[in-house]
Amino acid sequence: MEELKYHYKYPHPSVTTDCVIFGFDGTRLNVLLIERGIDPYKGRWAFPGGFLKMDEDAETGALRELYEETGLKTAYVRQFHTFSDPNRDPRERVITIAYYALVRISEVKGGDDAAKAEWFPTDKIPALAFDHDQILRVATSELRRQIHFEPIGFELLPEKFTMTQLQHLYEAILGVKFDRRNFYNKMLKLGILTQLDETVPMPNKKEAYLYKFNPESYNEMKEKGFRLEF
Amino acid sequence: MEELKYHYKYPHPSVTTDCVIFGFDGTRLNVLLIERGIDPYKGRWAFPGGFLKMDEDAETGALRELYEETGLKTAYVRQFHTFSDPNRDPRERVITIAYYALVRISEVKGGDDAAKAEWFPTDKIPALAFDHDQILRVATSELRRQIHFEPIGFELLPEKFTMTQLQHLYEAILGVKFDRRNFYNKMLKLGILTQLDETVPMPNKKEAYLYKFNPESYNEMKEKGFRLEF
DNA sequence: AATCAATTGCGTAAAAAATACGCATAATAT
DNA sequence: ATATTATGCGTATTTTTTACGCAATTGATT
Repeated sequence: MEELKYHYKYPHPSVTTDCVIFGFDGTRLNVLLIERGIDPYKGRWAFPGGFLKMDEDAETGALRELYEETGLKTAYVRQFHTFSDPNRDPRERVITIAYYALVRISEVKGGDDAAKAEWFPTDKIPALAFDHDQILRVATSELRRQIHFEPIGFELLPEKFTMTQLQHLYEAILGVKFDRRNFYNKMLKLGILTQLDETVPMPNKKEAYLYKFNPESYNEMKEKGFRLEF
Repeated sequence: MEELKYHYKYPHPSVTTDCVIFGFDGTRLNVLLIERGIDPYKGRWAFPGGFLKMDEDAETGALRELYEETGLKTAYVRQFHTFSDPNRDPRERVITIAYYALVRISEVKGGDDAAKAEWFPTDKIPALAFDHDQILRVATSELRRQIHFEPIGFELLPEKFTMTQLQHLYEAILGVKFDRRNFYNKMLKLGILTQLDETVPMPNKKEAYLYKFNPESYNEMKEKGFRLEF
């Protein structure tokens, strides 16, 4: 019999973190999933996650999971909900503190973890383990909500991007279509973009200017109260 | 020595819920605080909260705490953050899933709990126990955020209210001042208010019409995507 | 009783923002 | 050559937001 050396007067739940990692491939929003190698839900896909260590807070735990799966040491991560259904894990009571992370797919080298990881477009998600389908729904909804308060889209794009890429990202996150010219005017008037002298040749089409996000002017604007409407 | 009958291979944290209960007194936003009768932080004020039972989810636990302190069996409650600093409780590791509740002060009879409870305006908060000052800051910030997506203000007002009361509530939550006539026009154009034939005499002033919130038209609007801008 | 102060009810004009859409250019496919 | 598709840059129209005018009611003050 295994050694059970932690004793409590009352029952304690297990606490994990799960991390919904969003990436953008230029057209669609994707999430990184891990194929489970053991039961329960062996063979099903799930978000990276694991038990919270006793000396780390939840965000540190989520960043650790992120690093193990993507090799990224820093990223935008945000706690969005804690899932506590008493029966969400068939083995024992597990409460999970869920985060979403926004990463640039191009920077993801793959982690040192042996587990099989794969990007899936948000509209082609396979069957997920545990209550992870619910977790994904809430994550997507909170991401859409958050984009009204912070220009989080830029976390998902490479440093230099075209206006069309930016528009496709906003359309993918919000699930709507914008008029190309109005989107262009609106973004430029916000004053948080810098147009570069560089252009990139578009396949078969006219070449497009590159832009970069300007954190300085964004921080200035945040001082005096800032809202992003789309 | 007390009996420690729950055994685990790895250490488990304790999990609690805390409930920031907001009420509106007609002028200012208030929160309900409990004076702690025992150490640690004996004599300091804290939010109602307690250990999560093994067979209840976090929202059920938060509603239980709410009932014990206010006597209310139903209310608007919303999970907003989980606080997990390893040292937030000096006794042992305690992770708390925090909710805020919106209640009508007039309906609060006081709970069956013997603890001393008291309403405090959000700008006159005494020294709080644990990390509850941080919890309050995050709760207030999330309440402000949420008001852009749901007309949660009505949860805090009596069924019938004047336009000025509604304006004062929005001003208290958002920390800004509105032009009375623009606020009036904007709220009416939203189409979620019904003006009643009743008026109330204002002390020393012209009498004011009463309004009520119209959940039916609100639900209709929610279907086709709805944003409240203030 | 007349006046003042404060608040309500109901409007409109000006400014700003969102929306619709025109048109030339560049590059490739046919 | 011509059609197709995407970019760059603009403007006219509609809608929304913002600023603010003014009479009515009530109690307090003179």
